[in-house]
Amino acid sequence: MGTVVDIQVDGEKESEESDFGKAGVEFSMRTAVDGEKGTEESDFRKIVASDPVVYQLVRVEGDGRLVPATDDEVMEVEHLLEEDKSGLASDGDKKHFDGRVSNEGLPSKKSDFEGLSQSENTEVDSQELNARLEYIEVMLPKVKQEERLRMSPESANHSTKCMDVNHQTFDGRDETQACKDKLQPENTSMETAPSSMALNDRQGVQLESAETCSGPTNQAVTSSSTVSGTCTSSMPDFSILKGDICLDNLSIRELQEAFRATFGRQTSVKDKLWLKRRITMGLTNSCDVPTSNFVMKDNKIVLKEVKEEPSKLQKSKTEESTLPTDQVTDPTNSNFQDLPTSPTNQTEDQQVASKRLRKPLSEYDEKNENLQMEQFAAKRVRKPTRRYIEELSEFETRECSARLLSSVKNSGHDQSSPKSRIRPVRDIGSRGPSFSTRQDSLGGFGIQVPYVSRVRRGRPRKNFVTLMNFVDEGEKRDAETIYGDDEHDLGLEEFDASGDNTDGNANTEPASKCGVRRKHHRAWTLGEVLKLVEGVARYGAGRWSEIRRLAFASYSYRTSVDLKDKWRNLLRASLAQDPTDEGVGPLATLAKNSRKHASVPIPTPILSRVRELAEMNSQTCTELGPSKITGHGGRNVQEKGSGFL
DNA sequence: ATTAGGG
DNA sequence: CCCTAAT
Repeated sequence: MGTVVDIQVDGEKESEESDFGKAGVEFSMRTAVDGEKGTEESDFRKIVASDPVVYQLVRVEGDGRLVPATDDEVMEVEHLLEEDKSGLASDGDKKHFDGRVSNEGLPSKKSDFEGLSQSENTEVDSQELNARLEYIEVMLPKVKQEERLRMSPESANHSTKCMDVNHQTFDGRDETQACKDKLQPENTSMETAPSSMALNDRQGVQLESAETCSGPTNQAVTSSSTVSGTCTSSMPDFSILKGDICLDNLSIRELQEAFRATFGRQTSVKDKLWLKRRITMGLTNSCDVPTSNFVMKDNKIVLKEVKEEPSKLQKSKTEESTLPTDQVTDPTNSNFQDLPTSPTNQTEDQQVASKRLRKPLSEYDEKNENLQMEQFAAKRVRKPTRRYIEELSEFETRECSARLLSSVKNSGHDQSSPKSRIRPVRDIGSRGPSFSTRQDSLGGFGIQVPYVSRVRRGRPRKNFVTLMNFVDEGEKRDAETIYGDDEHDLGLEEFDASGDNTDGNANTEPASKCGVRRKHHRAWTLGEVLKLVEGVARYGAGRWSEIRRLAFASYSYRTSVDLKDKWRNLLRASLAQDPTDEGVGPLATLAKNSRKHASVPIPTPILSRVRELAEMNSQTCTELGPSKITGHGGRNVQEKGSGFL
């Protein structure tokens, strides 16, 4: 007996909507749950199923970006789903979520959502459920109104209908279908297209995953195919044809482009068929269509959609039944046949990761995707290890640096807001059913890493280190942070001037080779140094934690100790350099600086500033001769002054 | 938990 | 960077 859970959570409709203006896109997550496991469970599910919640997963921000209602909110949903199966309920996430939200500036809705999720998480108390239902009932009208107000007539229509349906039905499945049936034809507006598509897609995939995960569920499969079938049939043929044509007509190059857009990586494959299939699959499985070319902005999305949506449909129509097998067996593994040891591939992976981390929209998709992927042969989602993220951030850093090179002087206080600081550290262990698949995914990597969350923050005892290194640290940290510090996705680290530092920080990973030597060594970028200096200037040397908190909000690595150490080094360097500086002149100094190893030649002015600050510091505390300061600093003062005063 | 200092 | 002692 399978039950289809139709969870549509809807937080924030009423109050904040106007603030974020734009439009809310509705997504529904449909999960087919297999009831075979246990009667209790299925009962639980039933209740859940009978209690559709509407939740807005994605919202459009002012700048047009699509933003998941919150990373963690999505996670919430994910959790809900997971919990559906595992019955686990963790509280920790909520806290994180909470913090995040307030930090993000999405105030009030939080409570709404929290209310929902709370009840969702707590045991299945029929009372609570009822309460929730009521709540929803209350909400719906408002929501509807909102919808109508800001959406075009058609879309308003649509959403209304959809909601009504969801609201009314306790089965959800048929109704939803019906809803879709109605929707499709009148799908004239652009806005409806994506959402409805998302619906379909999600359903399909979800079902698939469910199938894979808990064994074939006839019901589920049936419903899925029914759904897609209905959609397809009710959908004007032209679109499908169009889709076909679209992909067909594309040149190999274009296909490759599409591929790149879909997967964020280049491909050299020239097999049209393969490419088509791949793209289609990529889109279907992941909706992860974020990348460069296809703009996901309001209207633009359609552009892409027009082109790719049909393919999806087509896919779901044709490939759906065979898909699971297909995917596993598909030679597409070439996607990951790359070994982590290869620099090229690493870069690629990084790019991919970067994109995902950055792409607000994809984030939403990603979450679901991860969910799904984790369930059936995760072929490409392997969560970025912390290592990855670190490297990635460096990578991006370097990227940015190109454009912000000149900020040495005007090192303004573009401190990134500490927004993202509070990112939760997801405990993977609690991620209920994440079993064997993990190994599959890693299998592609050549190294089999048991994906048992080995969460330990403290470093391994020395003896251990060797061992750990041998295994490759990746996993060690993997467990601990994962998404913990992906500040990038918020586009925080804008300020990072550098570009001069050692090359190869990003992909330097001696670990792969000999594996014994290094601990993670992360070269300080110029930007970081600047930040540090500035931080010291602002908060004073010694208040490392402060500095770390405020000035280094975006750099999750770099502990206060690191800062301190770095400062010490800087100081030393500056002192060592200074005398020369005085006697010889900038040019010589410069040469001196750069002549060293290519490693991070800290620009003289910075060193000067460092020294300055140091002296300032000691001056304030002790009583050193001010004359000395002025004497040395005089020349540099301007730098400093213009820099951060 | 944070800071200072030695390694 | 790591580690430890001291606060």
